[in-house]
Amino acid sequence: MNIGEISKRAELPTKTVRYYADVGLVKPTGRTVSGYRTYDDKALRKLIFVRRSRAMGFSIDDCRKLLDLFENQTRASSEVREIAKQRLTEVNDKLAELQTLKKELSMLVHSCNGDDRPDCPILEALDRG
Amino acid sequence: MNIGEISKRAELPTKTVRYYADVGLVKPTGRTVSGYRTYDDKALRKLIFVRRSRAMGFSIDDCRKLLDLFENQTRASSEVREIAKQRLTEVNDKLAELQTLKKELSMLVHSCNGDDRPDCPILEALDRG
DNA sequence: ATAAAGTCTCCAGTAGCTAGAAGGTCAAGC
DNA sequence: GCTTGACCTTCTAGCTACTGGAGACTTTAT
Repeated sequence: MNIGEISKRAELPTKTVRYYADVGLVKPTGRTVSGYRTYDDKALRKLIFVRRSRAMGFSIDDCRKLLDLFENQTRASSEVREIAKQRLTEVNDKLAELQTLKKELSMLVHSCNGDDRPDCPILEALDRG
Repeated sequence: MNIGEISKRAELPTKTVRYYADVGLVKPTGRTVSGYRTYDDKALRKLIFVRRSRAMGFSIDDCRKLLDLFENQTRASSEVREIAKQRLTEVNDKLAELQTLKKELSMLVHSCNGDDRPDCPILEALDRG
């Protein structure tokens, strides 16, 4: 498979597949004489793995670790779990932050009548705190 | 006030104050003969306004708009409200996304016993979907 | 007079792509 | 054989909002 084909199958832009190759995340299996990247089914599986990992918000570096563990038959599942747990913590932190923000913003949006007059509690809040 | 003083008062790193000057968000009031940036109280107020806006997640561009509206006495509060409403929508979208993610990750983390054996439902999920 | 602290500009790096330019390659059709 | 078009290559630059550091100048304190 060349890059166009594998991109379609992995449901990733070719640009992204090339980027993953550049950063050494999923390298092409080989190259044709003319320099085209070639990929096999194993690489496809990895790319899909990475797409799903990225969709869960794992960083490229985490993806690298997860991919290594995925490949390593003598892994300890605790290592995988640890990475996922850390991600979960991040998600929870972000959730808490956004929930607070949502409350604040909702309050402000509701307190402003949004007409053609200049009076605005939103601006006042940003100004006076 | 020079940049160090205003940074302290605005509770922003000097680097950031300089950056805001560079992108034309909050420009220094003037310069000394030797080239030092100088700021007055009005600029301080703007910097604090920007810090609070950024803390609410508004982009630099939104901050520019908000600052313009803040300065403009003939503004319509509807314009401010619109910007805040859009931000609220973004926050709500992100919240929904993270809540879904949290559920998925929690499930995975709980399903993995995390011992020294290789079997791992997390990796399986990332592999098989 | 000198040392320390403050400030200046400019360059590079962060994360994870994405867009575009300039060019080489390959298969199909005429 | 030649052209067209789709594909591929590398390289550079841009996105967001800073942040770090180098090298040089200024101000302040002792």
